[in-house]
Amino acid sequence: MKAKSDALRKRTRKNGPEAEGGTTTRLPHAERKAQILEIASDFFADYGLTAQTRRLAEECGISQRLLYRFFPTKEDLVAEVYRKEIVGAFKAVWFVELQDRSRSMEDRLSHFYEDYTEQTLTRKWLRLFMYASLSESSMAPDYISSIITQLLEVIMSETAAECGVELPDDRDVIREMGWTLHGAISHYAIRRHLYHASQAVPLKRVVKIQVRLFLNGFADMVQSAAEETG
Amino acid sequence: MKAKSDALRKRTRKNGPEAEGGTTTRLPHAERKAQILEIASDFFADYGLTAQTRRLAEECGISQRLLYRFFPTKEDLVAEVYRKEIVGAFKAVWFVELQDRSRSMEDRLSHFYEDYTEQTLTRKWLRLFMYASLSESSMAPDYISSIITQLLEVIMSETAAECGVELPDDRDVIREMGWTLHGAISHYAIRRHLYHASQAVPLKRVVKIQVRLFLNGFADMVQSAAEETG
DNA sequence: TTCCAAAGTCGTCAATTGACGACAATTTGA
DNA sequence: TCAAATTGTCGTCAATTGACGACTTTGGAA
Repeated sequence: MKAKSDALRKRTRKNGPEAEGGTTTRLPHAERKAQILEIASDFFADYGLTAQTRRLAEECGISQRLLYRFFPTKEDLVAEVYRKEIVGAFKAVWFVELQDRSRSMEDRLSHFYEDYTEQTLTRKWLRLFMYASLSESSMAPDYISSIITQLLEVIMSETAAECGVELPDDRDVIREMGWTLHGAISHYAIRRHLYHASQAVPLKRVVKIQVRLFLNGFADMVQSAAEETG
Repeated sequence: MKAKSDALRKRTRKNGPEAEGGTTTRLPHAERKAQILEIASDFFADYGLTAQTRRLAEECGISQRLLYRFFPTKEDLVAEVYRKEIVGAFKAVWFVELQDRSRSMEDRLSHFYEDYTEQTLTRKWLRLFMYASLSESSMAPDYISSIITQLLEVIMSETAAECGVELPDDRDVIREMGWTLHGAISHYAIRRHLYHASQAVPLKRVVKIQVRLFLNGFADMVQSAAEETG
């Protein structure tokens, strides 16, 4: 039953598959896995979650077969990329800073959204998130949405406190009001990184415009919403 | 009628490709092509621009080969779907209505964004547009962006007229201010149809919140922008 | 009825693509 | 020094997938 053990005794006659750049150095398990995940996140962000394992392996400078020593299936690999790059992109410190009442709300919001846009709403993050959203398998949308929900509620209650207004009871409406600012900023990042538009006005100025508009209309918006409910 | 019974007699020899529903009736060229485009737009919106021609053909109730009687390549088919569904989704009447100064700006904006969200920012439109944006081939983004640019400028100048303020010279900044509203509404549609979130508050109310916030903060936003420039 | 152009299908090819068994090369430790 | 463990590659399989040549079916005009 050992048919071809002798027949296929071949050496690597030609040069390795990676002529340029990457010398295939041997790496311990954990390191190689980390390297694959690192490269894979850029790779899938660029070419979509359906991009081929062969090209990814090539980009890593390793054989395609080796990928399967670390991840049982391609789907597992994609899921790990998603967990690391998407879910892991939220900083807990933002929640703390947004509730630091020694600073003005305009200051807190401006700084937060500048940071958030630069660090989380990157091209890579947005593309991965969008590819994942479009694929039926909703990787882990609940976790994301619960983070954003919390964020919106913190922003709304902090702003209400500074403005001296009381929020209505309906939490869906509260969140929707928070989305006026958060959605506008998110959409700015989307059209910048996904639509390749809106490059003219620098981030700081955009954030300032958005935050100002939000704060100026805040009291009125909350009051309208409260009246509407009754 | 005779024709009908004939049609029923006519069964493909074995199990026809479509057992349920679609009888493979012979259609003239133009009709069949229109039918394919119609089904293809839903199909590609659901499964992405990389979805397979065989499944599309199955959904149309025709053989895969027949697709190539109408479209030289799959790419051409996708491009036609894009042109029909994405570019063709903007109504010229919106521009007229937005400039009807017999109505209040709040009224005009509310009605426009309700219409626009319901008729253009649909699940199908958003998914097709996003798939196209993510693929490197930027189908026709210039056309879209020029429409939106015009729209933003109309909204900004009409609102400025009603509020009795003067817009700054920098058209990039003017557009960015228009994006505060347009982006927030667009993002509402995105999270509703692409992220499957934000279903709780009905469209009318969301539009009202967004439009109110925009109009309340408008004069202040424009003034801040004008000061900033100098 | 006859004939033909249009409408439609079958079967296949070549290139991809996820997955994996078998084997080779290198490191490690006693 | 040598054998086990670890790291890595080769080659291949089966299923997909875009594309298309060759063929069959159909309806209407002469």
